[in-house]
Amino acid sequence: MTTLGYAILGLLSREDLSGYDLTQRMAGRVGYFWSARHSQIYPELARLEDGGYVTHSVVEQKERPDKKVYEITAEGLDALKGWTIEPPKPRPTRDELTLKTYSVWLADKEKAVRLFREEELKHEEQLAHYEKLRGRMEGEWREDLTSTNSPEFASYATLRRGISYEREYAEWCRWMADSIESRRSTERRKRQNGE
Amino acid sequence: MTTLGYAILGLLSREDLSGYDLTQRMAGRVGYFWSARHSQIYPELARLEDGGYVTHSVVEQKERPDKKVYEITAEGLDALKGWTIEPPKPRPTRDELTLKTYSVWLADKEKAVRLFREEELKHEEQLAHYEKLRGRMEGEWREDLTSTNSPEFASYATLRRGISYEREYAEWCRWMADSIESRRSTERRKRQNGE
DNA sequence: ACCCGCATGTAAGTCGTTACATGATTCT
DNA sequence: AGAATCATGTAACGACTTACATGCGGGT
Repeated sequence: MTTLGYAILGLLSREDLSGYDLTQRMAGRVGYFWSARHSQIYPELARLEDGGYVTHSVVEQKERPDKKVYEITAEGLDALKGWTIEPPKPRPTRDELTLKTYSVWLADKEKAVRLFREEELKHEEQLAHYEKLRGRMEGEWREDLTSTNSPEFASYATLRRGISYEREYAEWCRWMADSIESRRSTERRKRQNGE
Repeated sequence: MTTLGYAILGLLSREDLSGYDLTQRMAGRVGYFWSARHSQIYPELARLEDGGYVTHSVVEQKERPDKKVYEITAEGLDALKGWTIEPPKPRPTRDELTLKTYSVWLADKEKAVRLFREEELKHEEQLAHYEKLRGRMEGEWREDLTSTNSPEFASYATLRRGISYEREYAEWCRWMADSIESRRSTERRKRQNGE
């Protein structure tokens, strides 16, 4: 089974969904840390059904095309439960901005500052969005968040990860931009002193 | 040009290296946020040479097999400089542990706590390793770190990212483990009270 | 008439991993 | 004699992205 398979099972364990619905959820970043396109989802659903992890039934709609609504099976739920508490196989972290940073000593400093300020802004915006969601969750789900057995707690926990990730990233971007800016003036002074 | 190509150029801009040397650097996590195997590196070097970004010369060694040592060209350096300050194309963040968290409400709580404690430890260890490196860098490179034009500053900057990333991750893992543990006792109490 | 949203698929191509393959030298 | 390191490649496969393909119904 692939990780994508478990991502789909994770969604289906909460509600029955069509391939189209799943695609919407996966675009909106399931748990904020996985995503997939419909071209990956439809074949994976077929494989999951083949393996007995899900079943589907056709739902006829008036004024909308028919759809296949998928449901998780008992075997699917078992597999998901088991996978959840197994250590993740370590995947190499790939982050292009940090890779760029490795060569930032060669770059035009003004443009580099602009780059890091822009990236900082993106992460701040994502952070603000997450914080808004967090406020809503803490308000609406106060009861559910007292138990770790609720899907609400699980959603909240992944959101917390999103929040701290974005905050950390934004802070580092700010540190980068500030560092380059302040050291730029140091170098200007040096050149003026003929050093 | 691929991102891997720029990763290689980033290394070659600092020193001339063979495919084998590059493989070692890429295994040890270039700038801590990119990696590749030799099977990807050798063909990519051929493409880079084809595009005029690098050249190679054969170095004969006594008591070691011959090797091809690669050198970045002026065009290669230009391309690298330009790429460095361009905004990275957004790649979806994929993190398996956070995906697992999305389904943690289904899992055995004791095993879940163990999982997050183990992952916390891994990130703490990585963090400790990075902190040691940081200490060494700040000691040995004091001069170089005052200028953003030095490769030492660039290495230091990526290390800073590694440090804050690992710290953030470890903290979140701890929060997760603590949350599940404390709420577990809440639920035990609830069951005992017949709620 | 044309575009948008709903709905489901397939095909081609890229990026990356694992495995296959070879050969020299040095250490045990 | 066998394992470990240096050194360079290719092949097969899996995961993911982009593009191709089709069809209905509603709104402008």
